[in-house]
Amino acid sequence: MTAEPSWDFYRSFLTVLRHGSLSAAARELGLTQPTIGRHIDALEEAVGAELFIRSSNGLLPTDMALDLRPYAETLATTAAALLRTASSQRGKVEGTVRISASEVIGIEVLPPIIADLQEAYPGLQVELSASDALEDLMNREADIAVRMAEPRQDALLVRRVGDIPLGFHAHRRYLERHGTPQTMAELAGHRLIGFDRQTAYIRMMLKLYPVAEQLAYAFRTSSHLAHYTAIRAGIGIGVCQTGLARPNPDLVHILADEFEIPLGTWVVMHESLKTSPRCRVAFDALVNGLLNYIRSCRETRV
Amino acid sequence: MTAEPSWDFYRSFLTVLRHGSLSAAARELGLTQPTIGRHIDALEEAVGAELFIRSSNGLLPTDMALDLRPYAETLATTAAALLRTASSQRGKVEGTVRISASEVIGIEVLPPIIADLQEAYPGLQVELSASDALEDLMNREADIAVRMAEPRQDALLVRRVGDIPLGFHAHRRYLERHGTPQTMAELAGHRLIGFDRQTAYIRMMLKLYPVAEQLAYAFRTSSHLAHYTAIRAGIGIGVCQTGLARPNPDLVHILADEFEIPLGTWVVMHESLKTSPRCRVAFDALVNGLLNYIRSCRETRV
DNA sequence: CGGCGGTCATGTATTTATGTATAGCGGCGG
DNA sequence: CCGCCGCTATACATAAATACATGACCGCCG
Repeated sequence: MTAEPSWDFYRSFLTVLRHGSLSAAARELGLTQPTIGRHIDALEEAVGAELFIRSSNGLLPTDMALDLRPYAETLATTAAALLRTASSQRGKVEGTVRISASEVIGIEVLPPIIADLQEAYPGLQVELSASDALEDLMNREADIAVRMAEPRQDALLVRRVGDIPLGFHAHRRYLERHGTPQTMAELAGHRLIGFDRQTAYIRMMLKLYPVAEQLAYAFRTSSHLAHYTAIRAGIGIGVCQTGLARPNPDLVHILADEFEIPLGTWVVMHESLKTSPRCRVAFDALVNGLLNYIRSCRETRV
Repeated sequence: MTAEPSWDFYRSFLTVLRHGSLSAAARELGLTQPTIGRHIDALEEAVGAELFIRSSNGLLPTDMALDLRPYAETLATTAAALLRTASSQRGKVEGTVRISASEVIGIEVLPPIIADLQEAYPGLQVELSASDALEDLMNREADIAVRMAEPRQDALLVRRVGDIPLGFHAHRRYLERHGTPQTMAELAGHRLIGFDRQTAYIRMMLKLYPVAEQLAYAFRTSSHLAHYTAIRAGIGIGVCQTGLARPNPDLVHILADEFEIPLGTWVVMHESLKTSPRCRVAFDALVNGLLNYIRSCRETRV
């Protein structure tokens, strides 16, 4: 290791990892294939190890390359965060804001809210990371996050928007065939949709309704989104946000009076971003949009 | 933001922040002051804001620059961590590699090669399966195999190392008693060592030298290893690898000019293992070791 | 089996970035 | 006040990185 390698090599390295070939990486970065190839050569020289096995249909990363990948990813997210920070301070509401939310929220709830936001501010770019793996606000992997648990960090600007109510739902078709349970006890005879693993709200459900533990589940999935899809497909009775089911005339809320889980919801932003117009605007839009959404959950169906 | 700025600009930026002047940063990075100045210019252009107030005795960071500093620090520590990880991983070849070879190769040829390999990589465990029943690489009964026939499987990484020459040999003691045959025809009167069953190289021998079929064999065994041992014991004249006999002063190569069978040799590894350092290292060692071995077969005896 | 689309490797020309040399500015101390 | 030493900015020559063009290889498909 004579001199530190150019940091650009790390970018090329990561892009090759992501795309699997020098050519694809070159297209991504607006460079050419020989250039990327030389970057990889130089980096291999610098670290003194082989990073890729070259073949005629792409590059295969070595174990070493896979070990280094997380660092390269961190470099990329940090560089992106730096740029976002820089551009966020320019008074106007434009540029990119990165929002992190759970899968269900990100896919089913946020899109209309974001649509309104972008209607109001056409120059605003939104990046939505819909994943149940939560991103780190402190390192600015995201600018704003919608969280289902109360954040404990101090340097965060936190706004609680209320409780999203969860309830048992099933497709009308399923109920026509199997009947509609009128009491919790009657659930026992039904095809139930359950979860693969314990998440926070599962634990809350078991605490509130210990009986759930003894139920037999006909279908299990680890994805909340797949769970919701299973309900819509008529597989059986499952738990989902009442606000999601309400607009869909085929979905029926079951045991509404006997069973409800409140899902506490927070919108969170890094303290230092509150002076950034674009982040403030997005933060406010998320808060108001989620407040409306929660309100709609409570309304009786039209 | 037209194109993403070079990540090297971040490094220059951070170094200027740390040292307070372009010149000092240039010294630190092994660059020159105009270069660092251009990097800062370019970065300011890219983020669209002034990062430093230039004065004749140094650069004064703006608030923006101070806001960006934490990200730049993260970049630096991450880049350093990446390099450290790389250097700590380098040369970390350890674990077990399972090698499959024929009995003769496994017992007579490979041990010195494996000894060198383990000398170079003390953490490497080698399992040697020396058997003429060939193990299935596809099912990973072995990681690497030395084969005497060209493999046809697709997902294998194959390297042909050349032909191992076979020839007639006998112990000096035997020849002193029975004389040394000078022509193929003279073999007829000798005690010959033969094989119990037809193997691939027997068929090749019969094809190249049909006369062998009519010879009378005084001793037969189904094991190539026992065959070789029989030669060394002075039972008679048999076929073995010239490279095995050469270092042994008691063994004499007979009819060297009239008779030779080339035994094609391949080193084979499952495709998916080529990114594993220990398998790569072992593979390369086998290839080189066998190339040397084959070269030694051709040399005239000292 | 031959064309096609994809890949990587290599050699050459050109653009780009860098180094060198120099000029100008400001502070500091004799 | 002047000389010295640090800094930045600029102009020009040089070195380095890049793009371009080409060739070879592999898998795919009609």
